[in-house]
Amino acid sequence: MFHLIEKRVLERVSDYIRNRYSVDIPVGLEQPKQAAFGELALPVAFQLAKHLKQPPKVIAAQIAADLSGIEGIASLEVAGNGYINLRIDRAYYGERLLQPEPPAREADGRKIIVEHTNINPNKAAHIGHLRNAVLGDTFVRMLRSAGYRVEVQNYIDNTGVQVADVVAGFHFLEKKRVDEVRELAKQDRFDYLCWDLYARVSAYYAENPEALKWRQDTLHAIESGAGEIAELGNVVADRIVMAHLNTMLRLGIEYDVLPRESEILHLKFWATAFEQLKERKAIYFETEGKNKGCWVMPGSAFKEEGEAAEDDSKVIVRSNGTVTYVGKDIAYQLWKFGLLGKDFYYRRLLDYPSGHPLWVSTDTPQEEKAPSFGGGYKVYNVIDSRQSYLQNVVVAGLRALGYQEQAERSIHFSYEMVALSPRTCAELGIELSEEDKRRPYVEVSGRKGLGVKADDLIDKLIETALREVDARHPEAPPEERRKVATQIATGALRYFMLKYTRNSVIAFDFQEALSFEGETGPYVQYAAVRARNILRKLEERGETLPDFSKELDCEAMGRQLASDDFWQLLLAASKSGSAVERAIASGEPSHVAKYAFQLAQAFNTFYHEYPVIHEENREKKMFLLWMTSYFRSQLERTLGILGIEIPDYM
RNA sequence: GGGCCCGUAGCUCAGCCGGAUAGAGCGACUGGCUUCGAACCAGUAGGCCGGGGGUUCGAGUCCCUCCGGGCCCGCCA
Repeated sequence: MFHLIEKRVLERVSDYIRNRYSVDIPVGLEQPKQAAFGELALPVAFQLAKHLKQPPKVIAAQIAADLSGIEGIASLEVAGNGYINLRIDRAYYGERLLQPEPPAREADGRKIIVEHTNINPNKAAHIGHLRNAVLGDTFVRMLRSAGYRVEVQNYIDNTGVQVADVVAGFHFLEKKRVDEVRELAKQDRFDYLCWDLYARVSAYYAENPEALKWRQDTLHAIESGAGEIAELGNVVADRIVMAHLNTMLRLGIEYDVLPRESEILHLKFWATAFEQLKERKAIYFETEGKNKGCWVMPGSAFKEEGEAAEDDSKVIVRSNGTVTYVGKDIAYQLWKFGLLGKDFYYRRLLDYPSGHPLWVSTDTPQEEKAPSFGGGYKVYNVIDSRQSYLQNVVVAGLRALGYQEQAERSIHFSYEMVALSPRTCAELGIELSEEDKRRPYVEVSGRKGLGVKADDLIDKLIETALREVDARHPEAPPEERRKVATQIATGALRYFMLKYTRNSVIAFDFQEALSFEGETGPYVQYAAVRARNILRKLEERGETLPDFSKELDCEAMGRQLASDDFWQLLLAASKSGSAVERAIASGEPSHVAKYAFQLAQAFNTFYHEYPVIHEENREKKMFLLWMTSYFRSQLERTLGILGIEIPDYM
């Protein structure tokens, strides 16, 4: 509701400034720090002072005098050196909130593609992958709640070195046959087994560099798609993909489609992109220097103005004729925008328990008709900030091909890594060098097998939560307690991954992550549970939830909201639209998390201060009940966007 | 050598396009359970917003510079 008023005020003021002063400046609208100053503040007089060469105070007085009669605004006054403070008409506002809010926006048919997770299918997922998936999934939920059409892609690199190394481990190091591996893959934590194997293979390479030949042989075999080793590659990658899907589903994360590298190869996406790149002279054939014999993209294409040395150019096709990763990425990005002129075939991989189907790419036509994938208007790639250089090259590729607008709408949704706190390293039994001990955090490494596995963390969180639930609700059935503990655990985890802004490095610490108090997911869940408890208690007492639009009218709202206390609480509760809008604009899911926490704080003070059910005065009781149900719906909505469930009790 | 990010309370972090007295959680210290159950609430202490210049009516926020920390920059994949 709040953002509707904001919008209305902004429009009116902008129009007024344009007409009255013939200047077109961006009008700022703030929320005063002190409640006594009202709900909205315009510093526009300061901005105008320059243009008009008049004191801000004089201008402000004039604007305030002219700008009366904005719907929902009770008063305007000049304050300080030239602020214009606005007060919202409380009765109007409260009465409006009794009506259901209109949908955020009309879907316009344009599709937004969000790609996230993208874990190499060769080992168990770790906490860094969780940050990626939770950020991506929450951003998707934000967009969908705002009315956008979103397609969620999870790209699977099932033919890369990482898979090859594990396959080489099975084949060369452990001398295992496909059938044996297939048997192993039936066990629950096959992804853990591969985690260890991957680390062993990497260590083996380090000591026996000549063994790196295995990697090359394995890669070639996988690429050709035929033979025992290729088959092994499929077994490993397919099984691990399922493991990752399961891990993510524990956190409520689902995808629409899994485009796979194997199909990008088999359907020759690159060949098509290569033709385009050559034709439009986005890349050129280097005839001298260190890159002799390669097709390269000039550094000037992706470097800022400054002189791009020849050194900066990026090899796209090697002198042996094979394509680099970036090259394939360009082809893939073209497909996402529907610019490649080619598409995958699709097979329905599974149906989630929610009923939502998940599709996977395939290289042969299928009978079942699939939805149309790709061809997005805007593309968000959720990839950690270490890859920003490569992401820049990909975007430069689009630009060099003449796809200026698509380049603009290719967004590297970057975030910083999740590292480990020294304390957590110690808990995990990781030996640190003297140098590392002095660092604030230590980077995880899949190659070294150094890190915290996602499923381990989730399990540990559930166990911790279960102890609390057991202590509080010993009478509840065990499976029910486990369900509640799971909801609390995943709520805690998702919130933990979201509370930091994207470009802050998370130094993961068990003690912190396992905390359920203070600024955490369970704190917010608890507020929602409390709101529900009040309403449930009411019904247990034989009373029914009233029809508030009949019980409360504009006058009643005015009377109740005359209390600053109530008014501030309601105001805080009604800002969810504003918070989500801001979070989408800045691409920052942490803003929603922050808001959820503030909302819960507001409700908890309300809860503590005002006994609802025992209130004697009828109108006040109606009002308190309405506040409770309004808080509840706002908490539910916000937690829904964060992908956090609300337990039945806590 | 080049690029990106970070530096705000003891610790972990917020701070929307530059705006009024810099906020939260944890930790520390005081208090509060008479079931709408305390995974909560109320309060106290704690800040040269890394240093220095500049732009501005106004800078934690923008520009320059220095210091400290992190990440990235192969025809590997």
